[in-house]
Amino acid sequence: MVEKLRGSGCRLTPQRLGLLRLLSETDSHPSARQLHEELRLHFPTTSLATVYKTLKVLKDLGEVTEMGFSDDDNRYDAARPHPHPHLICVQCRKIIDADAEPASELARQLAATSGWRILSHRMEFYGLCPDCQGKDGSNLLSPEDQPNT
Amino acid sequence: MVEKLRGSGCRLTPQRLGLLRLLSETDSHPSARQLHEELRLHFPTTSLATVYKTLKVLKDLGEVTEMGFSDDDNRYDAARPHPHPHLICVQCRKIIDADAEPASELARQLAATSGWRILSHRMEFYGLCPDCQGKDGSNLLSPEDQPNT
DNA sequence: ATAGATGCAAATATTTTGCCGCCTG
DNA sequence: CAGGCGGCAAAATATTTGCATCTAT
Repeated sequence: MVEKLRGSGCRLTPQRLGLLRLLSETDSHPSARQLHEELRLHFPTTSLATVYKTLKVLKDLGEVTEMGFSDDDNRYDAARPHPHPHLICVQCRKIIDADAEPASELARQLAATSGWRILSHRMEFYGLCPDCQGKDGSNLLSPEDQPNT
Repeated sequence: MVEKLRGSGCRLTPQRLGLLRLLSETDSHPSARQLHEELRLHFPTTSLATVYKTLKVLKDLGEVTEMGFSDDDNRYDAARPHPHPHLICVQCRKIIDADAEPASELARQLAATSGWRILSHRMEFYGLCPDCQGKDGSNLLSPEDQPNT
């Protein structure tokens, strides 16, 4: 990832190295704000704007994936080689990775039959993670707790 | 859809009826702004706030699906009975529906093996629609035109 | 008659941009 | 030493909310 940045004429500043480290070490799909807060622990003067700017660079290089939601801020994922599905807990908003195989297979299928040229995809499953199942007695979600996309 | 609204103690104002009509007649997955503009053709005084408010009601009733993106405004889809995949053109931003079967099958599979309780899902394939393929000679997308999620 | 809706404007929240001084390469 | 970068603050965008007025039931 460092090589890719250097290769496209970008500079490796401490802030950028710190952000790269955060992205590569975590699998929690953090938001820009979360990244900023963690980054400040090591580089207290880092600004949120820099985080956004660097994320944009990485996004354009294809090194991170940006996921937008309707009512949350964007979340970022160090781009594993290929797009992969996510499991998203509608209660604690945890996001974990799932197996990529079936998804890619589906994409190939669609590409073959739809007349579209498929370049990428996004696949998310909303539900309750094992930790949150049974935390509150109710099996029903109120309308406001509907998964939101 | 009208019945569902009335059934939950909501009033059927002209603005709401107009919005319901738009949502049920179109399959273009419009944004709030687009809905507002079209609505003004028939009810010139309709405000954007009302559109948002009504969309929120419908969302909570499960009658429309809201799709969030990282750099576009949200798009709305009159909820066909079940979630279904979308094909999204990264050039003209057209969104069309795809076959739901394989997606639901995948969801069932995951629910069975992951330990999560899956409630819903979102599945999108980014690429070039038939109209946009070959419109410009390039087969390569520049980084800025990467599909964005 | 009255609870709930509308419309306007102000408030929020997130992300982007402009500018200037600083530092990497 | 030059051009990119970081930080700050202002701008831009999308959505939500407060409130006074109006209206569907």
